[in-house]
Amino acid sequence: MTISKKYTIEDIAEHAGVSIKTVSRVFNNSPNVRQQKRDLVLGVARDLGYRPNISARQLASKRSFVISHFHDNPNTDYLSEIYDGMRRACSEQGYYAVAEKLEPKKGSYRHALLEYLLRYEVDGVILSPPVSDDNSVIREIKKRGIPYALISPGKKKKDGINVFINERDAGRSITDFLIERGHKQLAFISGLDSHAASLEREAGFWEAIAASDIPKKNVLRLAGDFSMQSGFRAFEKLTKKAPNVTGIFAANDEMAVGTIVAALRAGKKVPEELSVVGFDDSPFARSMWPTITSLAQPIDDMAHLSTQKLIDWIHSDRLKESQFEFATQIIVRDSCP
Amino acid sequence: MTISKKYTIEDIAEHAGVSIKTVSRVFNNSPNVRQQKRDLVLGVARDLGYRPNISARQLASKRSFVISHFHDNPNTDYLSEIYDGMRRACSEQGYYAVAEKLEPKKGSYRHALLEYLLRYEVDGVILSPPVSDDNSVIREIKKRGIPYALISPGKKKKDGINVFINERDAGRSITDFLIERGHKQLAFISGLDSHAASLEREAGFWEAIAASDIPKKNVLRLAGDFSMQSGFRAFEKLTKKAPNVTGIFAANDEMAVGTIVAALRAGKKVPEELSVVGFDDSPFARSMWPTITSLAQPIDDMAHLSTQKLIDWIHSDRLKESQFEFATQIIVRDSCP
DNA sequence: ATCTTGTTTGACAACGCTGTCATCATAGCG
DNA sequence: CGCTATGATGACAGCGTTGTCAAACAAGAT
Repeated sequence: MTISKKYTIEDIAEHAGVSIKTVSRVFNNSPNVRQQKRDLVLGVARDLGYRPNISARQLASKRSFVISHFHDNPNTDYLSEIYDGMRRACSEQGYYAVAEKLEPKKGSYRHALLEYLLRYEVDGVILSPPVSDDNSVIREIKKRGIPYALISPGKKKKDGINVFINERDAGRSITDFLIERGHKQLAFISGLDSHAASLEREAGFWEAIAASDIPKKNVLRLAGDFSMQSGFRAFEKLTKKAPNVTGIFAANDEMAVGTIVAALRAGKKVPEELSVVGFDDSPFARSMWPTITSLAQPIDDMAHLSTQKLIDWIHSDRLKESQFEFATQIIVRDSCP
Repeated sequence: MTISKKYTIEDIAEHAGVSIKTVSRVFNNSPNVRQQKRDLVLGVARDLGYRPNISARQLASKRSFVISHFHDNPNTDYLSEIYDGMRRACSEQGYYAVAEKLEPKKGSYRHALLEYLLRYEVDGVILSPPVSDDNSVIREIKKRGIPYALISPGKKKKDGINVFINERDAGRSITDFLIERGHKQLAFISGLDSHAASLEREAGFWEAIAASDIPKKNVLRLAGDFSMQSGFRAFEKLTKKAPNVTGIFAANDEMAVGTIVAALRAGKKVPEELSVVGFDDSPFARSMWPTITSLAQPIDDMAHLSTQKLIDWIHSDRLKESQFEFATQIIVRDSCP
């Protein structure tokens, strides 16, 4: 591959025998260009390997071609899946994907957001929990008319893009999975209660219990905080309060790992004596030993779709559909086969 | 906070009573501006909250103000530390930090790099292992005259920035740490041999052994690949081939986790019956249970410094210092107290 | 005082693109 | 067949900055 000369819109226009404005129209998918000319321009551009200069576009159009993901999540695997999904969609459309961790101030992300918006221009934003549940943030974004998408929001918004799974159904289905395997003594390890999704997962858990013939007294709820540590501790509490539990549903994979490690350490065999299921199907679930049965949500696809829809919204200047539900899947592995 | 009007260079010039060119000079740290005017302009700019428009700068100067980190590493914790370090340095200087995963093609990253450079402009690049060891990549970068920094390179380059720890010394010192705790039967779990740093860590391990009174026959080398799984397997092999080993040095924390989990599962007490030390001091080391003694390298600072030096290189158009060695630290935790 | 030399400053044309608005084609209609 | 409405196209002026080059200034040297 050789270092190719950088062509400008003018070169393309000249080669195609049209004005630069027409070339511009083609590259912006503007209407009112004859199909024949569109093809011609596209052909010339492809031959020459032309790429519009982003800075010039930004400067002239006052758009930034940047989509920012605002988050406050220590789980780098989760973040990088979102980033990958965004980038796939962005590079298809000539946009930039950016990720920014917001530091809360008195429990609100508003300040951090304003700080950011002061420095950088964005054409669209994606929010993931817990930022997606901060109304003051959403209000600021709406005030500025910036298109936005919420990933797994606690409360869905009508005037923004929402991508989500049905957390409750998911929680119910993986609990059913445990129940079907004959477990009669169950426990749920919760995540942070400020995380709306965690509450929904738990609601699903209790729905499944209620629909079964398992008496509520055989079921325990342990408070966790999504960390591996809290999984360890949950198991310790369990051995004291309910040593007969044989099936555990942890609200995420990290806590499942913690629980299993603690169990192994205590000499319990997994899954023979204790079955554990997780949630998220993160790399932990695959690389732990035993590998962990987990409920997978297609984070990557969710991020990809939100980005696509966001760009669509930016271009057409109106929100078409707002609710996008994704299917989940139970990935069966060693910890609960 | 109110939405402040966006000021341009012209506004600043007018308020300060100078030409826009002088303002430009001030913001680019160009020479030949009287200190008094410099202060005046800076003062006005601060008062008005002026920020240069990046797109315009890019367009006019043909610089991109982007520094890209090219990698091929699944360890998202490592990546995000690098990213944080870069971002700290970049935002201090008005640059953008970007991370890009390169997919190898026939073992080389050259193609992926060229693909990227065709689409995007970069002012400087940072390479981390294993990309930092791909000579064809470095050659392309040099050919284009792009300033570059290598993080933990296998072979240090004279005409680029190198930031690193002394992997061999580090390997030796953490092995010494094991030996000092009285272990007489040791094992080393290697990473991928293609990862130069891993080989150095091992060399340090053997140096420490040689300097001690431990006979070589009491020492075992197990092949791993940096994954948790390979840590599990290494422990299994160990129980067969050398059940008397009491001290293990894993070339990274993930393998240390795997080893410990496998040990716990087999009923071995950690650290009472088996001590394990890791390398990198990743979040794994902190969140595992028992927590893991590990050798910490200041990745964040290393990324920060390389970015600073890179920007310095870009601005002054010449490389001043090229070698930057960082100190390491043994973080003592439960797995080998 | 005058001439050099180097330092400081500014006027103005790019940079590559999009927005605006005017003009030119084309088709449909009476 | 001319008229109107609408679609297709282009000319040109910005967008906010930096590069270039010329002009003004300051400080020594004579």
